[in-house]
Amino acid sequence: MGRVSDKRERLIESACKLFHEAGFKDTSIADIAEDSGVPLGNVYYYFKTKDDLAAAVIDQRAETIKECARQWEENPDPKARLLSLLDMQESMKEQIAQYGCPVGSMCQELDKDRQPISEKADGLVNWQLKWITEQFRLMGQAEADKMGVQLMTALHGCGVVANALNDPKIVELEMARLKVWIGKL
Amino acid sequence: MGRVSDKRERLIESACKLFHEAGFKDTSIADIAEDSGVPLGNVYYYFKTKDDLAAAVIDQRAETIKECARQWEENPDPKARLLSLLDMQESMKEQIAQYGCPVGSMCQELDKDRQPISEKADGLVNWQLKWITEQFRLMGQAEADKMGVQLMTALHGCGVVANALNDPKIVELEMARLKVWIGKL
DNA sequence: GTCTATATGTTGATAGAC
DNA sequence: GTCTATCAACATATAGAC
Repeated sequence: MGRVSDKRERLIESACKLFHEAGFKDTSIADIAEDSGVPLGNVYYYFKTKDDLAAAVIDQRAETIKECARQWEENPDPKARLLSLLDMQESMKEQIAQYGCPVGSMCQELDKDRQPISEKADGLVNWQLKWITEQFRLMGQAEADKMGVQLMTALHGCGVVANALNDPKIVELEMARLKVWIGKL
Repeated sequence: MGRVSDKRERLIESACKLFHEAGFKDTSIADIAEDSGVPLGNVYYYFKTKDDLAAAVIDQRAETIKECARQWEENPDPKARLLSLLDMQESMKEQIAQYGCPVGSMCQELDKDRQPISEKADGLVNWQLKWITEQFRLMGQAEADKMGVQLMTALHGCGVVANALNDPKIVELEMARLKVWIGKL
């Protein structure tokens, strides 16, 4: 049974979790090594630099988001797809209140530098905005662009405010409001 | 003329700028010392730790925000006060697109730890939410609480999205929409 | 109050045995 | 491929002369 080592995956998984919970700069390679059970020196066999590991985390997050979108797209009704997105956000309210939105907080933190890695993170937001806008367009909304921005800012605003106030109710409240809004369209 | 040294103020000013532009963790005491023209070792005469300096920055930011609120409150019409807030946000759109919202991005970054300093930053968001909600209440809105959350999430969502996309138009678009909304109330 | 020199600790990354 | 030992750089913070 030539079973392949899963160390690379474990490293990404640990980094994904720790970057979200503690932030990129406050998570050391040693922290990730310990959490994943991979010895420190061995990390560099899989990832040449810490930024490379971060890039892999962002890629994995992109894959997760796109997989969600694929599932929602099994429903032909674009309105229902958006409601699914809001449902998911609501289900993550505790996590968001405690650590912030995984995508938004990472973008904010990495965007402070001007590295290629921050552009990669920003690409996630760009992709998300385009997907949302496309759903509004499919709903026949003439102002789909504006509505896309409106929904995106509401989603990411929730992350910041709920996290600052440490209150999942903020997410709950906003998702309920947005569902009513989308439902009426 | 026993003119008092302004080094303390210069340190806070530099830290305020650099924390916003580069983030708290990527700004070293040496960076702040250089930018303010104060020698490295002398910084510690004014601030015992880096966190103490950050606390002073947050205090100064709180003072700025409260001073704005005081000015807006010279207008007895709460609706006009909210429109003034939206005007200010719009006027900062370039800065927000480049470095993010000064308050929001700082809260996100500091909230990853659980230090007293993060609570101080979060207090800013809390104060802002209460002020906004109070204006809705004064306007006679029965759902003032919900509206306050709605406006706050929109404002802070703008910061994240405009920064990620590096596009001041996001702020412009959202502020225009919010002005129409508030105007109709 | 001011400033130079430096202690002390942590981090990202590498060397090299196995 | 794996892992220990360690380097080199940089950060916060302090000591102590002036």
